[in-house]
Amino acid sequence: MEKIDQAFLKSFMKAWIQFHRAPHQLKKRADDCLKPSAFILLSILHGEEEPKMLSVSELSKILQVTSPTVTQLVTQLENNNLVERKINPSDRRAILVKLTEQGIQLVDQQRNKFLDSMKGLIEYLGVDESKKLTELMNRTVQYFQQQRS
Amino acid sequence: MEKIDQAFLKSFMKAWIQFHRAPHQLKKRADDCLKPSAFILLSILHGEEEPKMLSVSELSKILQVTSPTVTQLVTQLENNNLVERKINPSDRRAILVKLTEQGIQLVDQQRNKFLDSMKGLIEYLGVDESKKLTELMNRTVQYFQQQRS
DNA sequence: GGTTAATAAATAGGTAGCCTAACTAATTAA
DNA sequence: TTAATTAGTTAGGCTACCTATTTATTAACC
Repeated sequence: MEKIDQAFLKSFMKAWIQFHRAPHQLKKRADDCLKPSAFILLSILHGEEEPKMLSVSELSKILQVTSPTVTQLVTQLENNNLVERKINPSDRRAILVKLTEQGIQLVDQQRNKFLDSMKGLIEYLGVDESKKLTELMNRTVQYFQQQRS
Repeated sequence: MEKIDQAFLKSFMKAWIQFHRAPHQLKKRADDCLKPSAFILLSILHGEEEPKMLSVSELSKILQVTSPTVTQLVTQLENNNLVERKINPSDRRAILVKLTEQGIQLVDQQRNKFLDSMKGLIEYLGVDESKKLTELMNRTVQYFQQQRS
């Protein structure tokens, strides 16, 4: 096993901490109608190809937060007519969360705004380096997912 | 200017969002005596070589948060005897925040714990890829810093 | 079929991590 | 000397979670 240089460890840690504060800057740039956490939850429901319905439990697993956290967020979004709760016919303990038409439109809008603000960064880094960053971020996420199981 | 592929943009966004939730996992692993934000502030005061004193304004600039945010955090840390407030003799409006001996010891401990938990990730990614990630994280941070000025 | 155990979601109360508005005191500028 | 600016603090509020508990439903067991 390769010995890790202590100085590198420290610089990695510093970069990690600073990088994770980056959403701060991003947040200040966008005229968001959605709180960050709401945007993420709606994006998950939106899916890649077509909207899907997920239970509170499923959402809590994907988001890595507890059910009460999801419940509260869903309640707010339901109040704003962005999602609706459906009873799951095959298990009446569970409820399914579904995007409304309004929710679909809003998350589309917000996605485009987010993507626009990302473009500046990608141009700054260059496309190849951005792809590398994407790959490394995905692998890091995989590492933590693997650690949990 | 190179045209950015829309599908790549989306995968970048997804990786960005997931990666920024990574501290979640990290947090659950460490038996921290310090809140994350406190750890960061103490680390800054600790410096790379020897502890330094910084004003609330300086800390707020480094952390990218408002002064009241720093004030509240410093107050908590002062109550726990981890920092002390000093009047700045060259500008009596300003106060300097200084680590106590106890603060120095605690941040040393917590740093080692944090570094230990980072080692698993670095081994997973490999040292070369970890260095690449560090570089890209630093460049991203630079991009946002540059955008602010 | 009846009872107990497990599970899904919701409710209530709390912490962490910020923000803005307003205020006080000190410093600088006019 | 007065006015403007600056540094820090206080108070109230929002976002984003958490744990403990409760209620209703389902699964397991006898």
